[in-house]
Amino acid sequence: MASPGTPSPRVPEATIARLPVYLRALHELAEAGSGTVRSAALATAVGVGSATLRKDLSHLGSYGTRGVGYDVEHLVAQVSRELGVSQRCSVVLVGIGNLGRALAGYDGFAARGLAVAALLDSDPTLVGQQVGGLVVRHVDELPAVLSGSDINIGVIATPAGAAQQVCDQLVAAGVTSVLNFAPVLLTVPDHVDLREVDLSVELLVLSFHEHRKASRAQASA
Amino acid sequence: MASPGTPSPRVPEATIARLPVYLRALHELAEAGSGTVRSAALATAVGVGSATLRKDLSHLGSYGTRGVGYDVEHLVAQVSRELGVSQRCSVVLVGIGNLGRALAGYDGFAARGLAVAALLDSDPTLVGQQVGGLVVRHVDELPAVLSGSDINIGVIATPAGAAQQVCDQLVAAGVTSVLNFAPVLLTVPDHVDLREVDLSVELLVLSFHEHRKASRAQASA
DNA sequence: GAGTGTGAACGTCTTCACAGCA
DNA sequence: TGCTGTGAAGACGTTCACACTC
Repeated sequence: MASPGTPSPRVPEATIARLPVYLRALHELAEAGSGTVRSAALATAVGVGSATLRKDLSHLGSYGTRGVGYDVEHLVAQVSRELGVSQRCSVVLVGIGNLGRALAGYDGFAARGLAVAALLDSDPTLVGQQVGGLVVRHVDELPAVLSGSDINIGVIATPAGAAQQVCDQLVAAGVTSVLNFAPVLLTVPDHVDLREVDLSVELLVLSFHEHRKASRAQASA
Repeated sequence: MASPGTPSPRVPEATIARLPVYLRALHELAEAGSGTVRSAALATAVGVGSATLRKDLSHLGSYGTRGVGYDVEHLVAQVSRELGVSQRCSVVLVGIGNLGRALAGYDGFAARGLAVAALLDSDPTLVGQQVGGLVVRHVDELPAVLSGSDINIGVIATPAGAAQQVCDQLVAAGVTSVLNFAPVLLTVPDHVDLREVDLSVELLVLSFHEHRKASRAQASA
């Protein structure tokens, strides 16, 4: 894995992975005008058990009121702070194909405090075009784009063949976290965090269960 | 009552989630002409420990040769069979926006035996257009598209507001597995498998770690 | 010798049940 | 009374170390 040097995992990794989902639900509750929410209600809204939810939130601190529930607005602020999106958190997105455009226009980012601050591609016919309110710049301008900015997360949505080179360029330009959507395993220096997302994994997992269902149906026939 | 004569070899969920990644690496090895592969080599290629890899594969059966390794082609066949993609596995994709197009054209699907067999959208200006070799049909044609086909997995890439309705239509048309990319929690009947993918989760997890790094740097300064 | 297959140890996550507080 | 916060227990997953096979 990426960093074995994680000395004090104050918040469990499994909890961190659920915080974004909680945040989405909390934003919806806030927009709906809910002042407070009970753990059971929030838990069903995000599809986890209420005990899991309470334990997760307890890792951030005691932000609930016994007998009442959680103050929605306050909880949004606390979870946002924990995730590092209380101030604007900016990312650079490389690879403006269909997936890149989908990510650039993804409502879920802006709504939760994440800003796509720059779009890069190597295709000259794309450079200069406007996508989602931003002008696409050439990937060679990466150092210029990042110098003087507070961007330190890079998102790769290029074809598989270009991903490692783009990743190297991102790291060279000072990015310290990389999110890779290309279906290849990238290598990064130790000081860089890397996460891989394979869009076909979940579909194949479903296929597995589907296959099992079919097998069982046949066995009992 | 389950018949005692059918020993269901339960494969851990964590293992299932890794099989698609193994399959990708194995396909690459097969194309590169490797006849056999050792657990250590395959493990580093996919970013897990060799012990984890061997235990995972052992859940499928004893397909390795001690002192030698695994036969790549044979392993591809076994993992594909376990994932249910040894025969063609077809899915219907609803929502042909940027994300839908990205999924329709995703190399990782076809390469691993998954076929996107139908594209649906509710936008009349999209219906009839050709995307990735398929003609987009109207979402109301769903029952017609699914009747007489072997499709039983539906993929939702619509805006959040339309997702639940589309999901209900998919279920009504006989789909038994749903993969949802829209940022809402869907509800389905018990007999339907549902998996939710939120594209912003991984990015927010990275943001969390970035935030922690920044906090630590400041603390030690 | 080399590398798989696997019980056993270890660590992590989830669930339970209830203490503690408004 | 009602709901949060949390130790304790149990389920699950990973890692280790070595027996076993080619």
